[in-house]
Amino acid sequence: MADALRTSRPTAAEVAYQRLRTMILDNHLPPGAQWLEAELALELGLSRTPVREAMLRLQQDGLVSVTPRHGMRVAAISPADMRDIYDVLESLEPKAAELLARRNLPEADLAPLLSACDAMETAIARQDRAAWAQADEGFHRGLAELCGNRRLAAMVMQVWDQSHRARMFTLNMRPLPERSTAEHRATLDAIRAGDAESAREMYRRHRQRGGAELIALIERSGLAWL
Amino acid sequence: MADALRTSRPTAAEVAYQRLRTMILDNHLPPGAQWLEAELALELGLSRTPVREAMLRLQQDGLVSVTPRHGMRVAAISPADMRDIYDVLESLEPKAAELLARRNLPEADLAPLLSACDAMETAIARQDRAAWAQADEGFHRGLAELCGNRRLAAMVMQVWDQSHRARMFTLNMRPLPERSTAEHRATLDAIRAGDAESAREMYRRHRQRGGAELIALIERSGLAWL
DNA sequence: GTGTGCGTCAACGCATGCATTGATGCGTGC
DNA sequence: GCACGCATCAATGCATGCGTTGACGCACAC
Repeated sequence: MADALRTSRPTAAEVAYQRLRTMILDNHLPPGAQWLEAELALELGLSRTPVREAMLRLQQDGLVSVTPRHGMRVAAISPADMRDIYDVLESLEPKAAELLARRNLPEADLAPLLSACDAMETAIARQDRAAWAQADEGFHRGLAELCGNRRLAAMVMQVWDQSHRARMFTLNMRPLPERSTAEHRATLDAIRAGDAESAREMYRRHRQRGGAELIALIERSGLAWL
Repeated sequence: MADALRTSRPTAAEVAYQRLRTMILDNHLPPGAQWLEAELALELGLSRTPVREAMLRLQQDGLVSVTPRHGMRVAAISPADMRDIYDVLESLEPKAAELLARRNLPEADLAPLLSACDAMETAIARQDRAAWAQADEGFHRGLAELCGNRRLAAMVMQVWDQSHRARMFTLNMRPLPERSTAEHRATLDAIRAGDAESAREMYRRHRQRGGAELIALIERSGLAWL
């Protein structure tokens, strides 16, 4: 099934969606940038139809806003947006940790989280913020995907994507996230021990602290939009 | 702005989306039903293009699944889905109550919640389950919309819609939700008092109990799919 | 100089045509 | 009798044409 989907050639609309999404997340289309259907179609070598479909999907993802006659505009993230996003994550991710701990999965299935934790620790030792951020993303993605609740996972990944640019932007403004790394490890240990309550609470505090720090940082830096 | 949007004639795609969505929620398109693009286009008196757009939106909403060459199939909800949905609601809605309590909105802005509570109590007195369900929906919608976090609100409404049919279906199988009504009122009082902690915890317990009851009911009734 | 009204045209929403694809059923070979 | 393969065709994904709409600029009146 998954294989069938993977082997069948992706549609033009899917290609347009993935390419535009990647360009937005990587900040190749900066926030505020506006693109008309016809421009993007020309750029991507497609007709307007699949591009239009991709634009609508990106709008549902909250990455762009589409206004008739003005095309799609890459959404900027304000400090208020970040607060909203972190309130959502603070609600959903601890639940994911709790659910995952309850599942008592075999150790092997937790490999993505284990290697993400290892990678974070290595990155800290090397003071490599970019690698740390990548491992951090791996941990959160793994947690969402492994928790067994697809709806919850999709929601987490949606707001995670929305805040991707902001996280990348503030990456080098923060002290080395040593404490965050330790909190991830502790959460993982609680999950491995099957201690749902403790996993949830540990993760909730992690999220709360991390979110507050990031928002304070953004506000202090005077960045109104990212 | 909102007026401008409301007065401008809705697009054909929007009409198709709203009509299909309503038909699905009202169970006029039962779960499992399959429709091809061309069939729906004929039915709705539109061309395939706007119908296709509506189908894709409904898929993102989790109300249907679209398979090439098989059209869209109205999604059925399993007990496992209900569990997932209630785990999401149990995470998000208490946060909404907390956020709303923190906002300290003027009493007038809470009118939707007040009237929903009143309507629930009236419905209980009259043993009118349909009216109760409508008031319940009004309360949850009001809570989501008033909490000030649009992302959270959209997520709550999305899973709420997904579980709409299941709730309607079990409505007459449950005892009169007197306790639930009282819990709504108590949560509202905590919100009015600006007591965020208490609003969150009260609502969390309400969700937890209500969800567990509903799922137990569905499982006991042997309904595998709704 | 400023505000208003109108014309123009670009962008879009929708309809439709066409090529592609994969599901279905039949025939053939084992 | 069963399985495999091929032909057929329905459904779709995409391209494109067309009519509509509203944004923008210009002219004119005040």
